[in-house]
Amino acid sequence: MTAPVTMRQIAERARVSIGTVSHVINGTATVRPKLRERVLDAIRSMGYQPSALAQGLRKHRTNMLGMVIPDITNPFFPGVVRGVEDVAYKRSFRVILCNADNDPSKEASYVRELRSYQIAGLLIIPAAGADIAGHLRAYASASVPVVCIDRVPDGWKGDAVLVANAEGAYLATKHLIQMGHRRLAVIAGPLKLTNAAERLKGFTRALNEARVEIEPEFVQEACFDTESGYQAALRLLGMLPRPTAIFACNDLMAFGVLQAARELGLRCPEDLSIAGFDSLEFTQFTDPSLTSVYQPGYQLGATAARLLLQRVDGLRSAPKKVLLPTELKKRNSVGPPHVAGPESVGGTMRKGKHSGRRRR
Amino acid sequence: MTAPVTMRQIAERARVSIGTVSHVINGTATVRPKLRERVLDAIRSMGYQPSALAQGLRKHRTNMLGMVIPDITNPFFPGVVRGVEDVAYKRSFRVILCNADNDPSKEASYVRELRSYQIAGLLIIPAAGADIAGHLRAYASASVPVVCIDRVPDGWKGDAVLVANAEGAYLATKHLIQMGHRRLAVIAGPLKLTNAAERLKGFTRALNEARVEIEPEFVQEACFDTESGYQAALRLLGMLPRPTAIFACNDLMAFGVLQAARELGLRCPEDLSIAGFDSLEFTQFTDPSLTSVYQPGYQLGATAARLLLQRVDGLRSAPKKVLLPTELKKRNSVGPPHVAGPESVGGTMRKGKHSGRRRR
DNA sequence: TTGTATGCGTTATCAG
DNA sequence: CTGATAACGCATACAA
Repeated sequence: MTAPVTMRQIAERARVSIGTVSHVINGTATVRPKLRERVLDAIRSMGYQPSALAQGLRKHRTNMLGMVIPDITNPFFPGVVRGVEDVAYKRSFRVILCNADNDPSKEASYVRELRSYQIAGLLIIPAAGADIAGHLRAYASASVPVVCIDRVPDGWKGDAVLVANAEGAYLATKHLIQMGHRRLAVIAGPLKLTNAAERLKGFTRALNEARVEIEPEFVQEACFDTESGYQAALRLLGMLPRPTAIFACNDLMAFGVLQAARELGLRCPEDLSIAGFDSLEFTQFTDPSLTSVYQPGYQLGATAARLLLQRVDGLRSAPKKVLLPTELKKRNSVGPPHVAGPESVGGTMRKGKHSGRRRR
Repeated sequence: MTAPVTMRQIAERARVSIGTVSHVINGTATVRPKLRERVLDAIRSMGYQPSALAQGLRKHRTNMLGMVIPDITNPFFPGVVRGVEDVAYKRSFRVILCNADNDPSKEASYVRELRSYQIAGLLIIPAAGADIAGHLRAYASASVPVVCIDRVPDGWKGDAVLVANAEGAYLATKHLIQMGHRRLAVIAGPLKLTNAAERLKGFTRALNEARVEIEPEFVQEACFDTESGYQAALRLLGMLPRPTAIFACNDLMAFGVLQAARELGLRCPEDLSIAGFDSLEFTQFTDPSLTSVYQPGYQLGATAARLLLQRVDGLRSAPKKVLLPTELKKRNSVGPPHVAGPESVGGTMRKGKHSGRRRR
């Protein structure tokens, strides 16, 4: 039943006016040392803590940052969130975390509602197929900055911090090709997502450059989760001839591929090479450890938060699009394709394609 | 530069008083249908959204929940957070997430500061060695409910939602013993943490019941992370005779054990059986898949949030201590010990600890 | 340098 | 049933 201490009580205790208290707290005017001390003492002894609510109401802005993400349960996101939080914390900003659950309407409702908290800025990892750009622009017109992370909604022209998705996918695919693979499949993420689309582009580019044909049915779209990756792998591995390598556009889906391969009795990498994207910590513990494109999740979050806070501080430059590097981590899930003497297990030989041509 | 729409503007547009607007919004009085409609129309057409800040200031309580956790990057926590968020969302509560980073002072500062947001309730997974109970009681005396999750700080007598830690550890250890192991080691978490202490108790109890002697140096304390688990495993596996089974008190540490074993050329489970705790999703993808005690992270969070909201709603009963069940998930990292001596394969409770020593 | 007063957007009390 | 009006806790322009 203890009500919080208010500024008025501090003022009484220190026998000064409430305005003076405010001044010593905010350094908004020089206060005579004597009084200043009295105020400080009162604050300490009464354990005063300014009401963030009242401050926000008065200043039309709080020190809260909104962050909406698809799902904290996806192991790529915690690192991003942590990066955001650490940077925010140092600057005394707090973050309200919202899981939009890949549901555009939930996302929209969060975004809309966060405005009522007068957040200082918004960080968002947009969901697939969300028509959220409009809502986001509403922030801009209220001059509260927004930074998109990892992907960008349709029509978004504002700040964004992304990773080199196409580049990473290109590198991974090229690696597969260099190992000798010619029947490459890809399990893409939801192509509505810019990052998923970029990764697919990287994959395609690598194949084109190497003059490797792309079988349309070897391009599967899934949902960036283990289950859908598993299903896609099942489809892929049921084809004849089946692919000798699969590039899964994130690690979760790669795990699904691993599982599918295992169930089908396929050895990795002897019968099937697998490459993933994200390079989560766990990739080193899988059987076999997973070759994957690393993307700096923590840095992604930290960088976005820094940019956002610059905007909060008043930076008015043109929209920035920051691109963080990715890096291929070679582990043990990729090897040369099994040269199955006459024929591979259950596989038919494909039509003529010059094999064994190594490039670069 | 667009300022948010306020209630006053709605009132003007609908040509009613501001009080009336409030009434139709909150249903706090019956309003004549005619006016009611006008107000509703105005709200819709102007996109009005009440200021959470002003509401909170006025009502001395917001619809925000504070949640402080050690580190969202620890893969056990995202599920818990998600459980909290989902329950909160359905009741229109939002959560402010704080990573205390296992730093008691950061934790204390978060807990203290969260009060200035007039949160409706606080959920906390306390850090090790934190003397936080006092701060928590401050909430109680301001009658804002607090629920501890997963562990409980020293001297905490309030609500808590935990899992059957001792039970789970007991089951896992018993399983190890039944497989024939007699030289069992344990890597405990920070024993300041109640859950870590409970798990160690479960381990001990299983050994005592089976009359298996506990080698003091086979009990190592680590930090619930992969690296410290790895280090502890290195110490353990350097002993002669070395343990034939290690119970790691969480999966992260178990991964460290796996890594250590691998580096030492020890096969799992032939040379070393490993059991973990948490049963994270990834445990099925490790090599070998990891036997582990499952604890329902999502349910932990959801249950805690439900209890908290009951308190928010005014439930005044005595403090509750909810215990969620754990369950041993047997996978492939546990097997019988390698037969080296006459007695070690026996299976039932025998005291056969001095068997022949092997070296790697 | 310090105090007073006003208003931020709501809710709630109280007349009418 | 509806409309004034007084807080809520603080920042700030202005007066003293």
